[in-house]
Order: sequence, then C-alpha cells, then structure tokens
Amino acid sequence: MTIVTRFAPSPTGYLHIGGARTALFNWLYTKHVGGRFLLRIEDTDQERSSKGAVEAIYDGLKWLGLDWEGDAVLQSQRAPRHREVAEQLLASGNAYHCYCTPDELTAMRELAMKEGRPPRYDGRWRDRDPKEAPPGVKPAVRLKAPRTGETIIDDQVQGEVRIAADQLDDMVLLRSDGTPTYMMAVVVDDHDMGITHVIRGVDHLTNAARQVQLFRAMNWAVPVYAHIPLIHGPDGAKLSKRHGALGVQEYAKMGYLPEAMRNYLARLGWSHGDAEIFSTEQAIEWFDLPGIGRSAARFDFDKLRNLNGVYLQQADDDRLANLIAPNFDPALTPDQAARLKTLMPELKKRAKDLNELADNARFLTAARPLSLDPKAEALLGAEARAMLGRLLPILTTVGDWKVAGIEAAVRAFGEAEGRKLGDVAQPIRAALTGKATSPGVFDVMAVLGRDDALGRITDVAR
RNA sequence: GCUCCCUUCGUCUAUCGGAAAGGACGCCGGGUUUUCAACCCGGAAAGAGGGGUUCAACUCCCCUAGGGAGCACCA
Repeated sequence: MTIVTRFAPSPTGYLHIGGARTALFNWLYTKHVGGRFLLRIEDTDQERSSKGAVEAIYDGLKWLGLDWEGDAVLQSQRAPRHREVAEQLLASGNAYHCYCTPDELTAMRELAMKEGRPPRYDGRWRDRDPKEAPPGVKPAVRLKAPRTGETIIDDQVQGEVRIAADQLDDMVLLRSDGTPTYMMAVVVDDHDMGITHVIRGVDHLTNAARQVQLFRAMNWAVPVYAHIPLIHGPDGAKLSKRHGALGVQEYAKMGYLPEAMRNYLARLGWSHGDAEIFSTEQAIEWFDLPGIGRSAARFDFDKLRNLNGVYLQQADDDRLANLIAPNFDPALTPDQAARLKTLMPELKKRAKDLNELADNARFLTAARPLSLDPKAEALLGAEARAMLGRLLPILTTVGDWKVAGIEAAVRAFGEAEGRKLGDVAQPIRAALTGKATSPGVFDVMAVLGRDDALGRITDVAR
C-alpha cells in the first residue's frame, strides 16, 4: 500500500514555523517510505483566508525545499462534496437536523459549565421528531455520535489515547446556512484524497477522536494518526511573533539557509541517536515516527544560528555570493564581485547568517575614507596611526603585490619595530576594513589591490 | 470547570529495569592564532516531588506539582 500524507494549513497569513515543521515531518516521512505527499489548503473560512496567504504557503514550502505532488487541493471548492456526504449521513441515520438557536446553545454551555460538566451539546434534537421543528428555523446537521464507550486513537506519537463518549458531543457537520464545518471537510477530504497517514500538531488530538467517529459513520478506513508536539517560544510559553512564530520567509530574510532550517526543524522534537548535523538525504533515510518525542520543544535561536554557521561554511562560494548580492546597493561591479568571491572562503567562516556575511564583506565596496566602527576606532589611536605612517613607505616598496610579499614586508617591519605581529596587524585591519574583524589582513590587502590598500592606510596614517 | 497529553543538564535530546546518565547548542577555562571568527582540548551543568512494583528504577504503576492542548453553527 502506498502511503499518502498531506500538509493542510489554513491560509491565515503566512507559513509559520510550526506549520513548516509539520510539513517537514510529513515530507520526510513520505520520502522515507516512498509515498506521496499532498498539499491541501483549508480555506473554508473565507474571511480569514486570502490569496496572498496561499501564495505565502507555497513560497514558504518551496523555499524550504518541500515539494508536494500535483496541485494543492482547495478545500473551499469541495463544499458540494461535503454536503453530499452530509446527505448520505442523514439518509443512513447517522446524522440529524438540529433546530437549536445560537442563544439556546450558549445557554446550554453556560449551564453545563456551572454544573461542572464539559460544555457539550445535549443532543436534544437527536431523537426528536422533526415535525416539532420551529417554523422558519434553518437546521444544522449534526453527527449522531456514539453515546457510550470510548473512541480510541492509536496514535503513532502519543500512544493509545482514549476519549470517552461523554467528552464528545454531536458535532455540527453542516451549518444552518449549508456550509460544511472543518470537521466534515477534513474527514471527507482526507478520505477522498486517499490519505493514509495524518501527521499534524497535537492541538488536533481531540479533533482526531471526533474525526474517527465520522470516518466510522461513513464506514471509511481511518487513517493512521501521528500527533506531534507543538513548538514553544524560548520562555516555554506559546510561540509568539516576538520570538519565533514568524513566517519562514522571515527566516529567509534573517539570512538563514533553507538546509540549516531543515536540519534545525527536523531535530526539534525528533532525534536519531546523537545525530545533530545531517543532510536532508540522511534525514530522509533516518526519519521515522517512533523517533518523534512527546513533549513540546522550545525554539532555540542560538542553536539555529550555530547550525546556520555550519551550513554557511559548507556552502558553495558562488552561491553565497549570489545570495548576498542583493544586499549591496549599488550593485557589485564585476571587479568587486570577483574580490568577494576570492575572500568568500574566509568570509563565510566568520558569519552566522547571510546578513552578517554581507556586512563583513561590505568593506570591499566601501568608498574612501572608510567610516570606522567603534572597535576599529579604538584600534587607531595616535600611536597606531603614527606606526602606520612608518609602515607606509615600506609597503610601497613591495614589488609583487601578493600575500607572500606583503606578509614578509609587514613581518619584517614588525620585528624592526619590536612589536608583536598582532599589534601591527590590528591597526592595519581597522584601516583596511573599518572593523576589528575580517579575514586575514594580508589576504585583504592583496584582494584590495595596492592602490586601494595603501590609500586606505594613508587615510588614517599620520 | 471538564478531558487528554507532557516532565532527563539553561535549551534540543540519547537512554528503552542493572552505565561513571551520553551528545549538541549556549556558558566558563585553556590551546592555536594576526583581531574576531573558525578549529582543537578541558570544565561546570540533569532524571520535578512523594509513594509504590522489583533483587534492581530515569526507565513500569499511582498521587501531587508544574507545563501544554482541546472543549464553537473557527480552522
């Protein structure tokens, strides 16, 4: 049997990080078992859904490299089929019309709460003669749920979860205006799409019980469920925008690489022994449901950044250069682009995200005289500037402007001055880059070229 | 309020009745070094509490506490 999974977000804004991980788990599992991964947009709530939000989901998934099969199913377009199934349920006696008014329902809930019972619909129209229906009231359709026993979900992550019948009431399938509810839509769509495995957040665990009842009522095969724990913010509370509940696009903007994101997200709530850094291929090979943990995981930016740094170091130089190219305005000249590429192997070791990488490379395009950051300023005291003044004529004598020649000259100068190399190199670095951090100063000088390098030193020397 | 789920270093986690409870991030210290970073080495750091079960519990059961989720004619 081919395993079929799906990711079914509602388009209410963007693909947030929790959704991204759910999608990733589904995708990894599907790839692992050689199944089919489908996408369904749950846009039945037209007010909260928007076209842009649907695009954001597509973009987010694509950025993460999660490909789905075929076109996404738009749930909103399947309403007729949902209604059709409701009719079948009505016909088979598994559903009934409910003529309760909203006021009646709230009163029912409030009373139940007061009496310490869960706020449930009491099933007053379940067996009542429809002839007693108040005139002019449009009925909703409710499922005739089992009143006794319990619904058992054999969850692949949570284990066997039992929900007693009295915890669940006769849920609405069709609203009085004829539109299908989420529960109805999900079950019908999952069935029609041939979904065999439902991997989603635990917030749907109790929904699963209701959905199982519906599957049973229709005599459909119940899918395998795997409810994965949620992601919390660093403080353990619900993930908020302030600390991580951002759209994946935000992570892209923050300069994270998709492969780092995949690795980080995969490792959040799932593990394979001590494996920490692994390729997507490796993740596919290893990923399985039993490896998913049961407790919520906190989002840890430090770890993400560390991972991103690792992937940055491994990334192809040209690719990185292209990725940060948009950070330069005006655009890099061919000459500057070449310099960037030359220094990339050193530059990428010093950055945790693409924006940092771009910032560290900015000195390549900076116009003279450079603006110095505070740390660079501190390195260029009067004495240092005077020293650079003495170094200048020596550098001028370097015939072949390459790393070896420059280094030899500077080292000789340092010795003559009785200074440690670091004491000479730091001011040079500050003069060349305006920062206290950069690739090796000799590399930087070579890449900058004689004129530019000497010019920058001249600007600050005395 | 009711129901369900969760609980190992600060964080992500390994462990699947018998180990000095392991790894990773972060942190601290050291090395290398031309700064920072990278890299290498070392260190501090954990079984929520209480009862059981067992020859033996982090591992199984119960209770308590804490955390989370769900309880709509939202999705």
